Amino acid sequence: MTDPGDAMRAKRRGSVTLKDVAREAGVGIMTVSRAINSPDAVSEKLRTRVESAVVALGYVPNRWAGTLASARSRLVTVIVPSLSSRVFGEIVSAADAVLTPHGYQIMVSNTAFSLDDEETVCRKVLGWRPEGIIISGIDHNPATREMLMQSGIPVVEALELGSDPIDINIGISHADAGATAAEHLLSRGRRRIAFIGAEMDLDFRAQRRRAGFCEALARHGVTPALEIHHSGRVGFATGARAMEELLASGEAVDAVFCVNDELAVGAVGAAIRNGRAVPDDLAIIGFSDLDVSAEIVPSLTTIRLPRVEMGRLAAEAVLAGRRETGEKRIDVGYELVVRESS
Amino acid sequence: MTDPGDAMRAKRRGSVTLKDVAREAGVGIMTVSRAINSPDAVSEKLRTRVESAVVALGYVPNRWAGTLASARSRLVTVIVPSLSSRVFGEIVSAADAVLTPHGYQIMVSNTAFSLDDEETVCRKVLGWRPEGIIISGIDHNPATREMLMQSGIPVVEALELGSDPIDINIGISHADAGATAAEHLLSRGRRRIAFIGAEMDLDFRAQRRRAGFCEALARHGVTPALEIHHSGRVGFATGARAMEELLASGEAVDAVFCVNDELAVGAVGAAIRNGRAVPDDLAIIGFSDLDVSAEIVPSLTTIRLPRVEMGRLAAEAVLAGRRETGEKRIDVGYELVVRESS
DNA sequence: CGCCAAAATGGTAGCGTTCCCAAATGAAGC
DNA sequence: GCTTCATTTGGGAACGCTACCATTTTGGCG
Repeated sequence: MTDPGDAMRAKRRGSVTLKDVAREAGVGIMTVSRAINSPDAVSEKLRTRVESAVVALGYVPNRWAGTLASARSRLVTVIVPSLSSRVFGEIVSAADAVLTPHGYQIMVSNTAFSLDDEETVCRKVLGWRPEGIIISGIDHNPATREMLMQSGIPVVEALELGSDPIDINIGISHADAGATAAEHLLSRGRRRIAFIGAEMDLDFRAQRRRAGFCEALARHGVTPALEIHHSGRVGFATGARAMEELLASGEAVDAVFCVNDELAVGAVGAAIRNGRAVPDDLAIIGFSDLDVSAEIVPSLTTIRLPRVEMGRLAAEAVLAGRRETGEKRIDVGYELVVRESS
Repeated sequence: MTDPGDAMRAKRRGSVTLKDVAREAGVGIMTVSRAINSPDAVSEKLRTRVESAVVALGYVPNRWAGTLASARSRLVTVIVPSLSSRVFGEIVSAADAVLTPHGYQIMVSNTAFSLDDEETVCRKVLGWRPEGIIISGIDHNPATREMLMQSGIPVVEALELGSDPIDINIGISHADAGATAAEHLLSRGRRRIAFIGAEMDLDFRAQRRRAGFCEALARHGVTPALEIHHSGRVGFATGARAMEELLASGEAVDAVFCVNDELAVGAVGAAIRNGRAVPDDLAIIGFSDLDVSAEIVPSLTTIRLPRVEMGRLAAEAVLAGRRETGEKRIDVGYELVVRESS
C-alpha cells in the first residue's frame, strides 16, 4: 500500500488557481476573488467574464488557502463516542441541518468512549482550527478541558447537564432520568426490579442513570433484585444475551430497567422468546427512545432523549458564539414514554 | 445571531505559531517543524527542548497552513445520503477505523438522497482538496461525474456495483438481491407476494431491488399481488403504516418483500399487532440486515449487505490510491439470512 | 590533529487565498 | 472641459507552514 500523497502532490501543484482564472478572464486576481465571494462588488460585465472563465477551467477555490488568509475555517467539529450509533447520528444530522445553510462544514470525530482517545482527538481537531466544537458529555480529562478552554473556540458540551460547563452545556440530568425509570416501575407496583447494563465502565452517562435509578429505589426502601452488567458491546444482541442471563439466574424479578434502548429492545425479544409475558410477568423500560422502540411488539416503554433538539440547539449555540451572553446551561428535558412493555 | 467569525479572527491572529515555539526553544523554525513531524531527524537535545516549548505554549500546529504548504490535506470525504441512518453510519465508522490510524481525518457530507444536492456537496467538498472521496452509489449528475473525474482525486463509489465506475467501485448488485428475495419467497411456496417501499423515487438502489424482485417473479409467471409505495420517510414507523395499509386493502397476500429492513421491522410489528401470524399467514423479508432484525420476534429474514466490509474496502482503496492498478470493481456479495419471518 | 562524509540545523521561497490600501475609472456638477 | 466624489479594480503583503537547499556541526578514522 503506497503513499497516495506523492501522486496527490504532483497533481495538485499546477491545479487551477485564482491566477489562472484571472488570466483567462483578463482581469486582476482580486476581481476574481470578489466575483466569487461578493459578486455585488464587481461590475456586471467583469462578473460574467469571470464566471465563464471559472466554468471553462473548472475552477474550485482552495479552502485551505482561503481559510489561512481569512482565519475563517467555516468548520465545526462534532466529537461523539461512536459514529455508527443512531443516537449520535441523529445529533450530528440535526446539527448539520442547522449549520450547512450557514455555509459551515461539519467534521465528525469519534472517541470510542475513551477519555484518552478524546484527548488525542481534541488535540488533532484543534489543528483544523474549527469555529466551534460540539462535544459529547461533560466528563473530560483535565488536559482536554484545559485545551478546550484555552482554544478560544466556542465549545458546546451536549447530552448531559453538568455543574461546571467549559462554555455552553446542553442536555439533561441522567440521574433524574434513571430515577424516573425507577419510579415508573414502582408506580406499576413492581418491587423485584433488576438492572441491565453493558460497557458501564466506559459510559459515564449510563453510570449516572444507574445511580439515579438505584437511589430512587432506595428512597422507597427497595434494592435492585439483580444487576446484569454484561461484558458485550452495547447493542440489541447484547441486550438479548443479558436478558437470557437474567432469566437463567432463577432470581424472581418482575421488572427490568435497561440502561439504554438497544439493550431494552434486545431484552424484550429474549423475554418473549423465553415464554415470559411482557409486561405481565416482566415489565421492561429502556432509555433514549429509538425509532424502533415504538414498533416492536410489545412496544417499549422508555425515556425519550430529545436528540434532534439537542443537535439543533448545539449548532445554534455555536453560531451564536460565546459572546452571546445567553444561557450557558440548557436543560432540554426528557420525557417518560409509557408504552406496552410496562 | 451575530457572526462568530469576527471574534474568531481576532482571537486567531496572534495565536501561537511555529515561530513562537522556535523563539521559546531557542532554535530555528525548521527544527520545530521537524521535531514535530519527523522527530528522528532532530537531535535528542533539541527535540526535548522543542517538546517542552510546545507544551509550555500549548502549541497546536495549524493544519491549514501545513496543508497549503505541503499539498497534503490528510482528509478523506465520505458522501452519504443520510447522516442519521445506521446503515451509512456503519460504513462511515468502518472507513474511519481504517483511515484514522494512517493519520487521515474523515469529513462526512450528506446529500439527502438528492442528485442535485450531491452535485452541490461535491463542488464544496472539492474545495477542501481531500485525498480521497468515498461516495454512495453509482448514480450521479453528469456534472458531478465530470467534476469528480477531473479532480484527479481517487474516487470510490460504494454500495452498488455499476458497469462504468468513475474510478473504483465497491458494492453488490441490488437487482440480484431483489431477485434473491423473490426466489426465496417463491421457494417457500408463496405466490401472492406483495412489495412495500417508501421514498422509492429518491433511492435508486431500492428501485433496482424492486426491479430485480419483479423480474424474478415474472420469470416464474408471478406478478406482485400488491405494491405499497408509502409516501412517508423510510423508517420503522413508515413500515408499520405501510403494512396496515396492505392489510386494510383486503388483498389476499401470503408474503411481502420490504425494500429495506427499517420498513420490514415495522411491517412485522404491524402484522403481529393486527393478528397475523408471521410467517404462517404472511412471510416477510427485508434487505440490509440491521442489528435489530435478528432480535425482534419473530426474527426477520433478510439479505445482508456487508456494510462494514464495504467501508473498510473503500478506505483501503483510497489509501492505495488510483495508481494501484488493482481491481476497479469489487463485488462484496450479499447473503440471504433466513430467520423466523419466512 | 586534521580531514571528510554524514548528520543536524536554519534561511528562504513559495503554497493560493484574503485584506488593506492605492490607483483608475466613471458619474455628476459647474 | 475640468474638478470632485463614489465606485471599481488591482497590487502587494500577509496568513503559518513545508520543501528545498545551503550551512554548520558532529563523529569516525588515518
